[in-house]
Amino acid sequence: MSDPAADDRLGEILELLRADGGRVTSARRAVVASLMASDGHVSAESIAAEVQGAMPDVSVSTVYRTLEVLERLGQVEHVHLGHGPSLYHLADRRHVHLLCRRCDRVIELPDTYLADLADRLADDHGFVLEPRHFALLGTCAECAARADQAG
Amino acid sequence: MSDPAADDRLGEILELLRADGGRVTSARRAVVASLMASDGHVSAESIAAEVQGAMPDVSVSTVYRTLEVLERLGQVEHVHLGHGPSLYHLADRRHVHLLCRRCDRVIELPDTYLADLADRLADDHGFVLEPRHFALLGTCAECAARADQAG
DNA sequence: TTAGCTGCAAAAGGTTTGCAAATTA
DNA sequence: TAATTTGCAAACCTTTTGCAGCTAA
Repeated sequence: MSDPAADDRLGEILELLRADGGRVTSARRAVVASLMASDGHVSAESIAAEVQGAMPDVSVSTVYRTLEVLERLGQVEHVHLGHGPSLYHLADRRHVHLLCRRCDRVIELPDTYLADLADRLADDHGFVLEPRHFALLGTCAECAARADQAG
Repeated sequence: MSDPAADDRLGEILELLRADGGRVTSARRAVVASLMASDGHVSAESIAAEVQGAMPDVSVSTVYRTLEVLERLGQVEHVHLGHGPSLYHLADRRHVHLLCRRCDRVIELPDTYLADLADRLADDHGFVLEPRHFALLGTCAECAARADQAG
């Protein structure tokens, strides 16, 4: 359960927090640990739930505030799904998100997947795309097949 | 103010509503008229505000319910911006949306713009993209230039 | 000591829902 | 008449905020 590399990474992030004039608290440590333990995309609500497993009175607002700071420090990013809550992940987990509207499954693609599109938008419109800040909505292969069968 | 082509289109949509077993009410007529008069992407809130100009006690919930029916009938689509409310538009106004996170401007592109991406997703992952259901987030040319100048 | 964080409760959007009254066909 | 729609108010869900007390440095 104690992974030295993960501990380093955690310490690194907490150090950035200190360097920014912030405090390292047990709630913040727990939020970062939860992000590191997660599969890479979790809602603020679910982070709160996990943290509260060990520290029952950490409130959701603390989680949101912690995520906000970490995002400002470039350590966390969030993705907007169409409906439903935003998903948060560590900034070193860079990927594009596909969201299936039928089964709510999230599929991750390498963040280079939208490079061509980003180039085209820059050339055509001077628009600087943030390819990880929104999910691509549609229907996943399984659900599409199921829908096909159903007629 | 009275455009025969627009009147036809309005009538067409209302007829679909009837054909589906629904009723045509003044509130519904006004919602459709508002959508037709709009620039192509409006929030439920702003539709309600416009409708209420002439009919003060049409409620927002009626607007949402009307949009829902029209969406089911394939006459309306909505786009999720990252933050902020969803935007609704008539289904014949097909376009991809770019949203500038700095100035909230919405830029419309032909809905073919994501055709390559859609093909690639289908080939690589069997994923059926809905290219108009989400906005591409980033920074528009003007805001990017301004940010550049600022340092 | 003191800036910064926290929990709590309340508020702020955006959207949905329950229900009795009104309206359409 | 019978089924559908409406307005209203209340609830919902996610996120933000105000504030007095607590805590890290």
